Amino acid sequence: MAGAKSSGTTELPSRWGRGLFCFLGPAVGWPGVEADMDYRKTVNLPQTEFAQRAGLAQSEPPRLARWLAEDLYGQGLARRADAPRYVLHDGPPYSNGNIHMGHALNKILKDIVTRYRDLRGCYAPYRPGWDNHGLPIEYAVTREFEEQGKQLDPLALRHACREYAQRWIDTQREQFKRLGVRGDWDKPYLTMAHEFEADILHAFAELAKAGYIYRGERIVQWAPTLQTALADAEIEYREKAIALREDIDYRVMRVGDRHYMMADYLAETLAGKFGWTGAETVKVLPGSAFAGVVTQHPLYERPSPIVYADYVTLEDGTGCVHTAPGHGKDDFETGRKNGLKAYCPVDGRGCFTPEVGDRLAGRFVFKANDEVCAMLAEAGALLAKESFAHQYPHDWRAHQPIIFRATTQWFMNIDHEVEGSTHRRRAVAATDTVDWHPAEGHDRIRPMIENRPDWCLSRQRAWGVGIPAFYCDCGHTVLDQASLDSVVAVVREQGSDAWFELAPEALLPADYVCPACGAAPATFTKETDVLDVWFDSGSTHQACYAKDELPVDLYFEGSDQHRGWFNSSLMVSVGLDGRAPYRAVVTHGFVLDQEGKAMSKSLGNVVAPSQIVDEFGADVLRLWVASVDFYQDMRMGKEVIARVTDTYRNLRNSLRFLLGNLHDFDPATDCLPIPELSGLDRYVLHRLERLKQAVATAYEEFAFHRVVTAMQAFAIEVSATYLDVAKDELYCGLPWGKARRGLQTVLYALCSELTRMLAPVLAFTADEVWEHLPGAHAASVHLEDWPAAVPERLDDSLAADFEALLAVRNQVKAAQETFNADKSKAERVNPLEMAITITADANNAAVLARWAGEIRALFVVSSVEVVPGDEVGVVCARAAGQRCARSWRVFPDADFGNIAGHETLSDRDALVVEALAERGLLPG
RNA sequence: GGGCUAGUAGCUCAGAUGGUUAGAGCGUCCGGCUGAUAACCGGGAGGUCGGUGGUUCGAAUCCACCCUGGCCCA
Repeated sequence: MAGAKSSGTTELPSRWGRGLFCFLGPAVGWPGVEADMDYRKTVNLPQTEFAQRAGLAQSEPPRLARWLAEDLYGQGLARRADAPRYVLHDGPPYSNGNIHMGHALNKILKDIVTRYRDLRGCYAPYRPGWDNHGLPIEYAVTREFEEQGKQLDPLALRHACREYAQRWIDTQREQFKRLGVRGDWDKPYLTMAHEFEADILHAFAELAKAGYIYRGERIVQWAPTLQTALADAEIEYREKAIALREDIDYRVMRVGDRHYMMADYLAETLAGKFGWTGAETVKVLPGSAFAGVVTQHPLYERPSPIVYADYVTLEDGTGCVHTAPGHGKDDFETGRKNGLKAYCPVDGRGCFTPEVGDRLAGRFVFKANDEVCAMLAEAGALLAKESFAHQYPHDWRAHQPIIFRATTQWFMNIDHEVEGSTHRRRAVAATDTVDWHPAEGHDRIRPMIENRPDWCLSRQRAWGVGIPAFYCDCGHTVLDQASLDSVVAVVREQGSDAWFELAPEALLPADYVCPACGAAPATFTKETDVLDVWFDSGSTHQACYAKDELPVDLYFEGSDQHRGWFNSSLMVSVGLDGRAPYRAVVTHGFVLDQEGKAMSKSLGNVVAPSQIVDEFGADVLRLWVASVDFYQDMRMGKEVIARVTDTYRNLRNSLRFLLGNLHDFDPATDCLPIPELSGLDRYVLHRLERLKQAVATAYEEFAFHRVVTAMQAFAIEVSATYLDVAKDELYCGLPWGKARRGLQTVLYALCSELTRMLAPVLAFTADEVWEHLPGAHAASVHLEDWPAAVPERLDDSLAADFEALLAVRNQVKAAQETFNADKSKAERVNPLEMAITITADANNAAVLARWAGEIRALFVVSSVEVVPGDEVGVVCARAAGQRCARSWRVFPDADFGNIAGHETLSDRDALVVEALAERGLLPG
C-alpha cells in the first residue's frame, strides 16, 4: 500500500524496531475504538526475505554460478589443508550421451558423501573422471562418417573419436554441475589424456614385467558386424530361434538297411517325427559304452569322436548334440577336456573360409544354415529339422548375433603364481579386507573372482591404448622391460597416437635388437590390438594417486560394477600393489520406473534428470536420492516426486518459520544459557542433540534415507509441539523478555544446526538459508563445520517428563475433538479458548505439577486444572474470562483489563504494549 | 538356465534373536485456523505384511514351492 512508505519508519535504536515496523501502515490514533486493528500492529510477526516458494529451477543456476565464480570448492578444500584426508575415487562414466537418472543418482550420492565428510572436518576432494576409449564411441563415430560416405584410417578415426569424446565430456560436465555436485570440474581425469594413457600403459607394462601377461589361443566371443572380440560386458542375450541339433546316444534302431542311434527316452517321439514305420530296436546301450568311439563326419573326410558333456539334455532333439570346439564356449571346454583342437574355419567377418569347400566358402555363417542343411540332406544325413527358442548371445552395440572363434589374444593370467600363492587367491583375500556396503557385496564379488576366466585384454579396434608388443620376423614376440619402458616414455610424451604413427625403431631404444635373432626393429611389426577399456578404468587408481595415497577410502558405484570396475580395479591393484585399491565399497541399485520396471526407450518410461531439475529443481532431485534406500532398486515417477516435493516444502517452511522469528535476534548477545531456559526449551534442545547423533550415525553408515526420515519427523514434531506452542510468546510476549529470548535461543540453534545437517543433501537450499541466518557465520554454509555436540543439552529425566506431558497432550487433543464433534459450527469451541481439567494418576499428576507453569502453553489452551484420579482423563469447557484483543487468548477476569487505557487487553499484553510505547516502538 | 537380491497401507520408509489389536511421515478424507496462509494445527479412514502350502501353542518374521521385478552371468 502506498501509505506504508509515507508513514515512515520511526528512527529506532534496536534491530527489533527496524525489523518489526518497517512494513507498518499509516499512523492511527492510540488507543481508540479501532484498537483491535491497531493492536495487531504491535504483534511481533515473523519476517524474512526467505521466500516460501522456492522457485528452485530459477534460483539454483545463479547460485551455482556464484559458487563456481568464487571457487567455493577450492575455498572449502583450502580450509581443510591440514585435515585428515577422505578420498572418494570417482568411477568414470563413459563420455557418450546425455546423463541419465543412474548417473544423477550416483553423482549426487557421491556428493552427499564428500560434503558430509567435509562438514565433519576432513579434506575430502572430489575429482570427477571420464572413461573415453572404447567401442561405443568408435562405433558411433564410424557410423557418423559412413553416413557421409567416408571411411577413416585408424589415425583419423582416433582423432575424430577424441573430439567426439571431448564434446560429451563438456556436455555431461555441465549436466553434473547443475545437480549441485561439487568437485574439481576444471581438472577432471580423462582416460584419453596423454599422461593418463601413459599411466594405463605403465600399469600394463608392470604387469607384463611381473609375468601376468600372455598371448594365447582362446575361444572368444566375436561380433562379425563389428569385427572384434567382445568383453563379457559387451554381450547381451536375446531369444532367437537358431538351433539345429545333430545326434548320437542310447538306443540303436534299424530302419531298412540303416542303423540309427538316439536317446532311448526320445526314441518313440523321434520315430514319429521321422515318419518311421517298422523301425526295430537293435540294442540299448548306456552312454558310457560309446567312450572312445569315433564316427565319420557326414560332410567331410574327418573323424568325429564321441565325447561327454553335461549340457546334453533330453528336453529336445535327440540326445546327441553337435559340438564344435572352435565355435562355442561350452564346446571349447568340452573339446579341451578331450584334447580336441579348436577348429575354426570362419574369418573375422563371420564368413566361412575356403577350408570348408566351395559351397560354403565366403558365406556368412548365420546365412549358411540352409546350405548346410541341404548338404546334410544330400548326404542322407538329415532326417528332420526343427527350430528351438534358445537364448543366444548378441553384441551390445549392433545387437547382432555373435559367433565363437578361436583366435590369438592377449590375456592377463588370473592364476599367475605369486609368492607361493596365485593372483586369484590373493585377489579373493584382498576382498576380505574391504568394507562392503551392503555386506552382500562381498558375497557377490567373491564368487566372481573365484570363477572368473583369464582377462582377455585385446580388442581389435583403433580407439584405445595400443598393446605395446612387437613381432620379429624370427617369430619372437617383443615384450620386455626395455621395450615396454621405451613405449611408455614415448606415449607419455606424445600420447597414444604415437603407437599408431611411429615406426618400431622410433618407439624402441636406439640400440634395441631382437633378443632372439638380433634383428633390428625396422623389420618388426607392431601389435594392432588395443587394450580393453576395462583395463583403462581398472587402472584409474594407478593413474590418479601416488602409491602412498592408496588404497583410497571409497568407491561408490552401481551394483553392476561388482563385475565391472570393482573387479577390474582389483585385478590391476592386486597385481601391482598386492592389495585392493579401496578400503570401502558402497553400491547402489538401479532406478526403475513408478511400476518397478527398468527404464528403457522402448517402454517409453524414461525419466531424465533434466526433467526433474528443470521443473522442480536439483534440490528436489537430491532430496529424492537421499530419501530412498539405495541398496535396493529405486522407483521414480510422478507420485514419488510429488511426495518428495511435499517433504521439501515442509523442511523449507520449517526453516523459513525459524528464520522469520529470528529477525530481531542476535545470537552473540541474545542467547540465553541452558539453565535459564524453560523446560520445553530444554526438552527441544535435548531432542535436537539426539537427532544430531542419529543423523550423524546415519550419514556415517551411508543410510541417507534415515537422515531424511529422522529430520522430517523432527521438523513435524517440533512444528506441532514446540513452534505452535511458542507462537503466543514469540508474537505477543515482551520482545526482549527472557521467555521470548529463550525461545529464540532454541530457534536459532534449530535453524543453524538443522541447516548444516541438511547441507550435504539440500546443497542449494541450505546455502540460501545461511544467507538469512542472523549473527556471524561463514559466507556459505558449505564453509561451515558440522554442529558441535553439546552434551549439556542432554537431560534424560527432563525428556522423560516431557514425553509424559506430550502423551497427556495427545489425550487433550483427542478430548477436544470429542468435545466439538457433535456440535454445530457456532457451538464449537476453539481449542485455544478452552479451559481443560485433567484427571491424573499420581505419577502423571506429579509431572504435571512439576511443570505447572508450562502446561497451559504446552496444551495450547486458556487454562489447565489438574485433579487427582486413577488414570488420565480430560474434560473440556469453554474458558471463563475474556478474549484479549491482541493475543486472542482468553484470560481470567483477574488478569484482564486492569491496565488503564488498554481495557480490551490482558494485563500481559497491555504491559507489553506499554513497554513498547516506553521505548518509542509503537507505530504512529 | 545359474548366482545375488527385492516384493509391509496410494508414496517413501520402520518393524533384534518368531509372541499383546503390524508402526511412522507424507498423501487422501473430515474439522480448525486465517498473525508460518499455494502455509500451520487437530482427528479419522487405509494393510489377507506378493501368492500357496508347511513347521509351531503362535509367523510379516522359519522352511518349501510359485508369481512379479532388478542386477550379474550362461
